[in-house]
Amino acid sequence: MKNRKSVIRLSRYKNELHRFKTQGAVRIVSNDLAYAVGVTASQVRKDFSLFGISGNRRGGYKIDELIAWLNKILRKDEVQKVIIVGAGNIGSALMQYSGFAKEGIQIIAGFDIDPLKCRRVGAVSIYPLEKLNAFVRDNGIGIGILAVPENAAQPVLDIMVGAGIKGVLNFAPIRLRAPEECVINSVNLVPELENVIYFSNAVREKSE
Amino acid sequence: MKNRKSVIRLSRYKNELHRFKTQGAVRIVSNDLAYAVGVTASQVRKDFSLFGISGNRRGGYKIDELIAWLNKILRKDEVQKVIIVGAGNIGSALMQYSGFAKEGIQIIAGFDIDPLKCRRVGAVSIYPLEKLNAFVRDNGIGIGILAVPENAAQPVLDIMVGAGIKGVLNFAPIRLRAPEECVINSVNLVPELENVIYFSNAVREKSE
DNA sequence: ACATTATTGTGAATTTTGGAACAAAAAAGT
DNA sequence: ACTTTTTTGTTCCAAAATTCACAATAATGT
Ligand SMILES: NC(=O)c1ccc[n+]([C@@H]2O[C@H](COP(=O)([O-])OP(=O)(O)OC[C@H]3O[C@@H](n4cnc5c(N)ncnc54)[C@H](O)[C@@H]3O)[C@@H](O)[C@H]2O)c1
Ligand SMILES: NC(=O)c1ccc[n+]([C@@H]2O[C@H](COP(=O)([O-])OP(=O)(O)OC[C@H]3O[C@@H](n4cnc5c(N)ncnc54)[C@H](O)[C@@H]3O)[C@@H](O)[C@H]2O)c1
Repeated sequence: MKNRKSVIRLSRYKNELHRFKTQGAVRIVSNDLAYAVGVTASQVRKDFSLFGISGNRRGGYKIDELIAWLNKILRKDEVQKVIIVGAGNIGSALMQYSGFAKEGIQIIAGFDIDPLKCRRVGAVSIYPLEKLNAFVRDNGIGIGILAVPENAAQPVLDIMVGAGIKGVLNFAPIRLRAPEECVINSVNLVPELENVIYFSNAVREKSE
Repeated sequence: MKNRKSVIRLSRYKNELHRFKTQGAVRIVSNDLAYAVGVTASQVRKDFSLFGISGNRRGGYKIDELIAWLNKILRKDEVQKVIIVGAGNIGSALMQYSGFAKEGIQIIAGFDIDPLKCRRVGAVSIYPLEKLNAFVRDNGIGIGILAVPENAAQPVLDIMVGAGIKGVLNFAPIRLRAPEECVINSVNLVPELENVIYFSNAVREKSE
């Protein structure tokens, strides 16, 4: 019912709504939002209805109200504090990504096993891995980003889970195991790119 | 039929098969591969059957044969040359990512509008954006990674498509429009992270 | 040789997801 | 006041994806 895909779409709606708002719009109809996001209008309405969001049967939805609803559902009422483990290429890029702060996601600290990496990247301080447990407990952190090499990923995840992390966004290209009270989403770039390669060739061949 | 998801799974299978192989395995049954990847055994068999891969009704699949098949389907017979447009945080991280080369994906050049960025990152040289068109044509490049700021994404994509790019992996959090002969996959990290946040809270609340 | 066992390959059943359609409601016009 | 128009909310339908289940069959054991 409230599945991964519908929640991802909510994020996208929110994103586009901000855009509409900065362009001065006050109300929006499902059709226009659907077009902007690239789904059908029924999909938009069904998603909203699923999460108990309702509009007005003429004049559509008030953008401010919609954003408020989405913010509530997506926990934007409070700043979400997130740690990043692994301050290498991808970890550092994420630490400097302004898109998180814009959405109320604060990268509060980084952790790495390499003392040379325990410096400062952008606004984020990086600490030795041994400090992770205490830091997570003391600050009540629930969410972490995992950006360590493949072979370190599972043991590092175990440390994170042991410290109390309940949600992880993982970049290592490996299947991780965690107790079911910990949610794990993985971003796998090689398969994504291979997918693009596959379908771009498939399209070309079809048209030949 | 041959949909996005099944192709992504093929990449994952290939990944895990390499792992099994380095551990000395010669054959594998659908069950074990399924467990490693995190899907059901029927899913594995259906995927293989969909792409015309067959095993042996006792003794499963020969790992080498499987890998050869997957490599063929995923175009690993030749090195895939890919460009990256936008050499900022994420673009540079990708240029230094060894995971691509390992899978036969070569980042052959970068492009950026900022002259200061037109240096060398790892093994990748970065050129001014104006050189993109000629470079793509001369080298017959078909695939590109788009890592420029949101507001530059659509115009830059248009340039890429104009130059002959047929497949794009996009990191800008915006819906892009391209002619249908150009395949676009987007990676949206904010929604991914918001998804983790949503479900980690949902799990916690359910158990309360 | 024959029986047994393991495991695929696939058609059918089921579940999930998305889309079309339309009655109900609210606004706008007259 | 009431008619028309617009747009939602929801039900019903279709398509897509996944899983089940089992006959077909290849290896192994006796
Ligand atoms: N770079 C990319 O663009 C990219 C893209 C997709 C996926 N990934 C994946 O992300 C992960 C990191 O990639 P990267 O390119 O940033 O690698 P990297 O080598 O640049 O960075 C890895 C960092 O993790 C640290 N580390 C190693 N072991 C650790 C441990 N046990 N505890 C804490 N820190 C540890 C290292 O010191 C290093 O700083 C890899 O799994 C990679 O496959 C990277
Ligand atoms: N940094 C991250 O971790 C991250 C994560 C997810 C998504 N993204 C997205 O990726 C994109 C890039 O993010 P970033 O953090 O690397 O930003 P960045 O500002 O570090 O890099 C952007 C680069 O693009 C270049 N650029 C700007 N306009 C250009 C143009 N017209 N043509 C060519 N190059 C141009 C800039 O010179 C800069 O080098 C953004 O859309 C961002 O939302 C970034």
